[in-house]
Amino acid sequence: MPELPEVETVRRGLDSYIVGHVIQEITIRNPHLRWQVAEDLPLRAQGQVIKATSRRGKYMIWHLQRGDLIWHLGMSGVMRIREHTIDAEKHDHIDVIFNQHRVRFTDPRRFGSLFYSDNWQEHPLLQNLGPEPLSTEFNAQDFAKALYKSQRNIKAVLMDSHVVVGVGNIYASEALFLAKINPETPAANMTFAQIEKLVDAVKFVLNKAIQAGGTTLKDFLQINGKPGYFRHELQVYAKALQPCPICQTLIQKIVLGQRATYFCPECQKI
DNA sequence: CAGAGCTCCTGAATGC
DNA sequence: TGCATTCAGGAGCTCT
Repeated sequence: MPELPEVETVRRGLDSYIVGHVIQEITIRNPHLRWQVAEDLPLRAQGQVIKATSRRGKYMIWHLQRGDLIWHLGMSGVMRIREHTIDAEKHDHIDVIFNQHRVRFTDPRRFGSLFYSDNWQEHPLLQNLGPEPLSTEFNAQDFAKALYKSQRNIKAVLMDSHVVVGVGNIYASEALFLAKINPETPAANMTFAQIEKLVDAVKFVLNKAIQAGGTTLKDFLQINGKPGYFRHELQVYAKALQPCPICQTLIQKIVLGQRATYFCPECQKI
């Protein structure tokens, strides 16, 4: 499930294949993604050079000469570099065709999306996003302000992209474990020391995951077709009834905000 | 306004 | 074996 580290992994992997290259053509086999892909998107992007790529939260942006392509991988989206001769398979919805190769977007669940925008910063979906977790904009002082006015539990706030972007279900559980904070703790009850630890834990776990090429539970693949290796470094996620790596107490699974949540009841007491 | 719940989708896992 | 049901989840949208 692509979260920030997975999107960043894909972006970095793509760069050497697409930056400086001209988009010859875009083939949309199935426009019915989370939002329907605009009919005129291929025409607007074709012939343009990709100047650079960037990322905002879980959105990946390809900066063209005149506008931007904005991608979201949803939860099962995968991008691969393919030779022109390789036939498209089921769920291969979009090809971005360059001279020597093509980028193929595959997304069985079709929660992904692709937009063309004259200016990515003005795209409606990118308005009102919280700070990047790996930037200094995400810090204990500012995070505390959001927490202290909230009635929700800490995990829900941590996963709220209006508060901080990019922290999905996997890394929320992992960061809370590292910071020894119970996911059900009311956000407003967090001590400042806990908030500082959590901010550090979020940065730590996201950086580690990027270094490992993301986390592959089921669908996610890097550009080169390899899985992400952070799965082997997960401490609690998807480890219900397995011993806590710190204290050997069995990891518990609960549902918070309709999301599976994993924690150690001993290390993460309220 | 804040927050809870719903919704899109398919494939894998589970149940009978 | 096979069909039906359940679950997973990013995040915008709707409703309270």
